[in-house]
Amino acid sequence: MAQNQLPDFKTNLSEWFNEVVLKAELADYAPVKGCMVIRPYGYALWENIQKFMDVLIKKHDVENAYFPLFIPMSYFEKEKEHVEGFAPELAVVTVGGGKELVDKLAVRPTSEMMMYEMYKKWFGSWRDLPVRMNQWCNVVRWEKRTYLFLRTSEFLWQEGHCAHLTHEESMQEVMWAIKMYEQTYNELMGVYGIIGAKSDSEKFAGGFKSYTFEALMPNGKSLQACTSHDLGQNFSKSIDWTVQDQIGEKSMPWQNSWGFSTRSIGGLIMSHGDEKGLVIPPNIAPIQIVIVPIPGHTTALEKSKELLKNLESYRIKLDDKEGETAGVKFNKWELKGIPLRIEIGDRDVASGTVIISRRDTSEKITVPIADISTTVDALLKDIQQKLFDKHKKFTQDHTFKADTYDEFKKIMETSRGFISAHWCENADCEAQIKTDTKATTRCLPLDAPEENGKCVRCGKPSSHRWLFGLSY
RNA sequence: CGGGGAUUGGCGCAAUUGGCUAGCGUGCUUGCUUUGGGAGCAAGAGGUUGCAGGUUCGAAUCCUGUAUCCCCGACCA
Repeated sequence: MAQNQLPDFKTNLSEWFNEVVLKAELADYAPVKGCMVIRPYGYALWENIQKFMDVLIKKHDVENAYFPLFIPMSYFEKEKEHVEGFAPELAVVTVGGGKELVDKLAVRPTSEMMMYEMYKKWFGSWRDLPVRMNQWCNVVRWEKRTYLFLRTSEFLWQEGHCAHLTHEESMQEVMWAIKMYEQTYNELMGVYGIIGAKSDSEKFAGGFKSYTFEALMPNGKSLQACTSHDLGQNFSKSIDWTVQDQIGEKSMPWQNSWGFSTRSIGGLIMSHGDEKGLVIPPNIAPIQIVIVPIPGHTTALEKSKELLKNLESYRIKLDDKEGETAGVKFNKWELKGIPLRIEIGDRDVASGTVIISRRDTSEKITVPIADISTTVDALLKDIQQKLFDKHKKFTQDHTFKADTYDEFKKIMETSRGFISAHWCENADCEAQIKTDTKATTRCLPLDAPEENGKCVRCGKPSSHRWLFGLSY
């Protein structure tokens, strides 16, 4: 009898997603609306992301620091667009220590204001630039509608905040950050996506220009998977932060900020999952290999312990829990998406082999114990590559060119996906397209070639194809 | 925030017009038998029915409020 049955992955992705997150013990609902508890297995994914990215961040000479959770409301009010953008989703502390606070405190939805006020205090010379800091922290955004991982009231992220003497330097960093994110998605998480610029209506509140990594999910919706913002001099102007430059003139620093959150785990889950549950790419998998000795087979258990030791360079677990049959264990680890499972029974020990089952294809192969290390190594690499290739192919197969509004609408009504179409870059036109089709501009891909065309809606001239899609 | 649905042992569900000690499956514990894809038998533990009020001789059931979750919208760097 099958238990742990999941809703259908293909036709009912959102229910599948909720169930798999709960059953695979990644997270659970907390008693506060929109908040979740990230359980150890889910947190281990986040830790692996941190380990991978923190190295890249530090290599770029960015230092980690920590700034307060509470931000004086007065700080927010200094940048008009910024406060307007975030006000609807702010949580505000009005009472502290039993007393009504005179100065209300916002629970940070992002730390630009807090950090830049400190930068202003600390850095007044061109010699202090560039400033490069990052913090790993939690932020709170009081969203009306929430989903596990994808949009929670509180979430974990890293936010990098840098400042430079020139716009050019700052821009190089904006691009560095978004490419560093792409590398993390591609190499660690096996997720493919498109880097591009956000339209003005979709950019960061108070920023100058935003860049995004958009990943296509199996239901044809697009996930804004992380962002990197060129803040221009907007914030340094708002807080009146200047440094003296080489000739003694006052100069406003050019700033950028970039963030990558636990939302990425939601994207990871959907990108690779299947009807049996999670499929976790080896590079990010908290457990890469699970050894399941057939219960009751005593020599197999001994051999398993030996294998565990021989393969200790991998993230590996021996499932010698008593009272579960082999089938129960197989299904449990499949739900959790462990890339490789080594099955070993007394018969295998006698023949000097084991059975290795790969999660992505369900393929089982018999491997001589002597070859196990090299085989496992090759399989893990192969799984990592195949998962990425598969997601890339899916994305490409679901990217469509639309040259007429009818074509555009038809795609949105049927397969959805990324729609590559000309747009005049007029915000009214963009809004009308959203009203008519639900599709929003996702980005102008960085590598979008110059191409003369006509806006898919209004027919006015356009020089690039933008990527449209249904936003997650 | 608007519309719809839900909330009963860990999980999934039941309980006639308001009426007996709130049941069943699964999971959990113990014992024995099993063990190569979700085992069998037996004995147990586990509930003031989301929370707060109200109506009633009597409330899981009716009323009011509230919290959380799901779906659809609006909103959402």
